[in-house]
Amino acid sequence: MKEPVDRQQLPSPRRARLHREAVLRAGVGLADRLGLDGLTMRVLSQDLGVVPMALYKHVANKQELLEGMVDLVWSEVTEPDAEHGWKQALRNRSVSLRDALTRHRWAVGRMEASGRPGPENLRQHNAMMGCLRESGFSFRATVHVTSLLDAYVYGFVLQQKTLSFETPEESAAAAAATRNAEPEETAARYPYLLEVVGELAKEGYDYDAEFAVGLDVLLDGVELLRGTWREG
Amino acid sequence: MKEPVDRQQLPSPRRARLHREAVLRAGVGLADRLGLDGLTMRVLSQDLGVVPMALYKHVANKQELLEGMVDLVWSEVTEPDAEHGWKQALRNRSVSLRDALTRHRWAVGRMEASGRPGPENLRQHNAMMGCLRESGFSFRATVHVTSLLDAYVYGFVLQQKTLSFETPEESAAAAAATRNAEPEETAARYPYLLEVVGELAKEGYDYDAEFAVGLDVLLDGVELLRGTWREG
DNA sequence: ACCTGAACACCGTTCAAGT
DNA sequence: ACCTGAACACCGTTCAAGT
Repeated sequence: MKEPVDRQQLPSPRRARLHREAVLRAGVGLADRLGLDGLTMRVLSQDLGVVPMALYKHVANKQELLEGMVDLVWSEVTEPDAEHGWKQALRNRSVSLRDALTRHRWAVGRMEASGRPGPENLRQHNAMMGCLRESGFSFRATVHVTSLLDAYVYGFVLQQKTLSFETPEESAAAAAATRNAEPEETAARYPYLLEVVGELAKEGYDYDAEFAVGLDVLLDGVELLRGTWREG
Repeated sequence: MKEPVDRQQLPSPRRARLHREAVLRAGVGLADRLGLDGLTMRVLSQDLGVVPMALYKHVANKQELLEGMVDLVWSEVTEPDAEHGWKQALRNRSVSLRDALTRHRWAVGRMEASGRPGPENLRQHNAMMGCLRESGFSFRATVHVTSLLDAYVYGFVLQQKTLSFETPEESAAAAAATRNAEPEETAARYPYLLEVVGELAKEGYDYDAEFAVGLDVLLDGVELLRGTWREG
């Protein structure tokens, strides 16, 4: 028997009405899969089964789209919970931030693009500063610590792509190629680098462990100077 | 009297022959002035007084152009000099790296783009690891410290654009706008953030000083754990 | 209120041709 | 060896029009 399905919506397909959140989520998904360069307004619209211009009802332009996507990443970061002490709270939140930025590798490079942080970004930093203030840190120390931890996480994620310790020969080969020199010449030019890289290739390199070690150095440093900052 | 000037080069203007270095330098200059989005192959070629396609004799494509530009930024960073002790050497090199990335704000966001570091990048990190190894750091500790310091500098430069403590009202206003809420509502939503930002607006915020404070926390932390790492 | 279609100015890059 | 000119497929975004 014939069903009277989607009669009155024949010209437009049976698809949920678009809204801003759906556009942003689709953008994040595509950027995860294709990288930022692969994410164009046209590709995004196609992914949503819509004509390119339809997007402009929900985001002002591509820049605003990217800002919204970045804030969606911020929404995945858990707020610090001072219940288990400031140190553990900051550790958890830093790990959570790194996880989010690792899931969405395109995001860290775009953090700088806009001057105005989104609401989720603000919510996150409000919680961060609340945690520190409630734990007895001074105004200035609160900013110092927030700045320090964010910088470390951003930078570490950035490095995960830059330095490729996993494939040291590749780095050496690439270096040789750019200078059109033989590999032996490269080895002579960067002796310390190749020695360290070679040693690590044997021992293995674990980004998670590296991140944790650096983070603990930071938190210990913060603890040491906490007293000093409280006076100032 | 008529001079026999540039007779045989009439069709092509009296301009120095193009070479790769000149292309990269022009690219850096334009990116500094116009931002990365403003730097197109066509704009760059026009800046050099040449047709767009002429660039492709000197750089393979735009990606390779950007990689070359990033490596040019690395060439501005001074190598650590272990003569005054590893701590001072690392401090100086970190300040130098931050200065370079601050002069060329577009660079930090592009550090991640390519998997293969350029020769100047390799030279820098070779010197970095040489300084640490010669100062008695273990292989693993050398990587820890390098990773930690680079991450901090990258992240700090990124933050210089992200958080705008200079204009706290602007942030609040923007946040209110995105949620189409009144400013009072924003104040209620981010009480800690606004309190801290307000306090800092009064006291003043100096990025150079902030950077130095965080850097010292890091270096002190490294010094503390140096012994531990030497054993492992 | 939301979506469409055609168009505009621009982009990176190719190819074949010039000198 | 180096530069040019015309062309291709694509981009973000506008405008006026549809429902």
